[in-house]
Amino acid sequence: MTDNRAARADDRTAAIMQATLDLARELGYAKLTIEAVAARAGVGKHTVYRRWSSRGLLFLDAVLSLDTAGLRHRDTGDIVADLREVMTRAADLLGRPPWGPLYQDLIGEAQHDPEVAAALNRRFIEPQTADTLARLRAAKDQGQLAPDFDLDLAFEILSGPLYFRLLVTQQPVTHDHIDRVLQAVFAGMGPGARTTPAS
Amino acid sequence: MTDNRAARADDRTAAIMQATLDLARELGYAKLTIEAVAARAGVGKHTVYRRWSSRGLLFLDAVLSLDTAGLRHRDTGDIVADLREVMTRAADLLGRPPWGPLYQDLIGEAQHDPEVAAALNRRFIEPQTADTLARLRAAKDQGQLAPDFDLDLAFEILSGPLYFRLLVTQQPVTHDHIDRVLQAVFAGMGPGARTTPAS
DNA sequence: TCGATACGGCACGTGCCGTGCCGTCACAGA
DNA sequence: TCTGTGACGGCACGGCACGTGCCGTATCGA
Repeated sequence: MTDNRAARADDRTAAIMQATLDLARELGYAKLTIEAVAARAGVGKHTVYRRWSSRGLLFLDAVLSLDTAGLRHRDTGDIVADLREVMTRAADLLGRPPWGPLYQDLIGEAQHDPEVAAALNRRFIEPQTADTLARLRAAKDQGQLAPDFDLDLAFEILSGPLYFRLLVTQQPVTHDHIDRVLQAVFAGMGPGARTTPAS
Repeated sequence: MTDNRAARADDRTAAIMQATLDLARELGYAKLTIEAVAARAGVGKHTVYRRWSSRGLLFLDAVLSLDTAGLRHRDTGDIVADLREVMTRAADLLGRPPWGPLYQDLIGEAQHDPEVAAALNRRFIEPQTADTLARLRAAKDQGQLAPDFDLDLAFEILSGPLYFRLLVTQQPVTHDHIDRVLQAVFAGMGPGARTTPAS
């Protein structure tokens, strides 16, 4: 065992992130202190500061280490069904612990810490956006969407209401709500709106 | 002058809120301390704590005391034009100091302070929502919208993308962006979409 | 005249910050 | 085998802001 060194370091890193998650769940991010994290992880404060330069970045790493399985789009050939699958999964994640409150706190922190905002975008928002846009683009290539269908705008209209509920009104995001958003985007909101998406 | 008492109290309240705004602009909400606010306002800390039970609620009061003129909808008979007017005004407010960064910080604080979240909703979000819905309802009554047009959903689709850009991707909200959202909601996103909204 | 109330100023104990210093221990190189 | 190096846990420190006491003062109503 030549490299117990690196393994031990990784163990400590994992222990610190786990302690961060545990304490954030128990106390909320607002009352999370690095002293408490270090104590809970059985670690000196230096060991935390050596790895993360701020509480926000530690929290970011901890939250993003959680499982986000199922947030990548499949391509079954049905764009609406594939979007619905990921959106409902996202809503379920965000609506319940542990993800919900933690992610909410994380975005809250991003509002007054530019480093956290930048890292959150680069590591989570942008990849998720890219995945969604790729799926939309494939649908357009397959002729499921009009040639002038604005993919970026569609993504914002699909995501916006979810985040609006999560961050602003703090209402729950239901599956029915998602269906209505999907229908609005893909079938329109007017009188002639089809009740089932175009196939 | 029987009531110099109340007048002086109001003066202090105003001075504290002004100091809060000044310091928030200079340092950002994250570095805002009640000690500094009291000192800047020329006031004892008790005088602050007597009026506000937390830093978040003080900040809320201070931010909401700013001028929000022009965020109420007119009724010119053209629903899209009236919405566009308010949305562009909102985008201009949120995109620039002083409103933009302060409002962003305020929503950030609301993510980990339920009292701030509740008060923000009650005092700003809900009235603004009600005003928008009233304008939409009038349009429906005037026959400008289909009878089954979902007003609540429309409101979320109009607001969501703006907040998504403000809070998540932190991209600027341009007038062109607003026009595209409006067109998507009122003319649809498909191939038959009219390039000008229904009249 | 006399309480009552709000005030500014000051000081206090508390908690967390970020950073030193120390002794220990596992490892790498000579 | 010996020795240097680096990360570590533990501890203590100064600094800062917290929220709350206490004091003397000024302004008001009874």
